[in-house]
Amino acid sequence: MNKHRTLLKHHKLSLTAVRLGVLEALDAQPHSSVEEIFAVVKDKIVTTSKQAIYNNLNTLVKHGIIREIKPKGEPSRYETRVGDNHHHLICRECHMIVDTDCFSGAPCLEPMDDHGFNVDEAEILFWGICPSCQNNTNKEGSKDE
Amino acid sequence: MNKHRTLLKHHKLSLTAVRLGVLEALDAQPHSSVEEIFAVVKDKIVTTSKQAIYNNLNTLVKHGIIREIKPKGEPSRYETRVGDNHHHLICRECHMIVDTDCFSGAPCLEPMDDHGFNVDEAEILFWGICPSCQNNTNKEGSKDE
DNA sequence: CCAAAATATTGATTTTGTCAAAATTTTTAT
DNA sequence: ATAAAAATTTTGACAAAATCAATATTTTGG
Repeated sequence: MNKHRTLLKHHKLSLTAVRLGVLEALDAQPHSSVEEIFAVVKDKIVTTSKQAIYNNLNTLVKHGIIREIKPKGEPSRYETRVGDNHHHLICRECHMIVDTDCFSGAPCLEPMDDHGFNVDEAEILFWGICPSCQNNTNKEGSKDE
Repeated sequence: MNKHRTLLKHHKLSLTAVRLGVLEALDAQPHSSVEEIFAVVKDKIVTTSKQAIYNNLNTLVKHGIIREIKPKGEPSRYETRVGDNHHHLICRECHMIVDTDCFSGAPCLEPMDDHGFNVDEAEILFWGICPSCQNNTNKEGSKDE
């Protein structure tokens, strides 16, 4: 995975084992949480710490190398797919996240009325039930309180 | 404010002072945080607790009477404007939130590809700098780290 | 008005994440 | 290659936001 080294050099970021591990983990499993990334990285670098994961994720986000997704009431997830204007579907039950492309043609960065704001990002999250959970619910009957 | 009493009756929710206070506070100041709502309600009901505010907000959200907005890295905000498909502009500097209507005609509930999800909500947050903060930044020069 | 149900109060607890300082690693410049 | 400087990592304390749980109080429905 030499592309990560090149990418980091480009941003003048140190090339450390943990940092590369984070990027590899995210490439392998997009929309991972800190816990998930930590588990994967720790497998290779047993001495690593959760704080190092947090540090790196924050640094990478600041540099625009990765993107953070933070659904209501859930820990943050991260992805390496940046730069294109894609959005996310999230399942209310199992919390799975799936990428979805932007509206055809519709300019996502333009709200109807921007009230004078200088808008630089449109964050779009589609909430619903994923196919798998739709099946489970049907089979098991309603589990809602 | 009798509409709140009617609304609560409709949902078979108890008509308590704190609950009515929360709704009034939210009507008066949309996009309020728990702290802000607590401060307003406490003004009228000095014995109230923050937990009561949390309880009520959660209950009201569950019943679809109010909506929760939770921008990354910030405490939740709430609003009584529900049922219409409107979205939000949020200022990266002062965190002010402003309502904005949906794209003209574009069906917000329909992502390009829904991957089989049963989508029931499209949550759209436009990030940027509000007019007031644009002015401040220009006058004071860049304050960024 | 009274019993049952819902809500409020209080205080502990959890979760997610940041802060800070010393130790280590990486980079830069010889 | 090497030493100083800069960046990162490690460790542990800490903080904010929100939930949980138990008891007290209020609200509702008969």
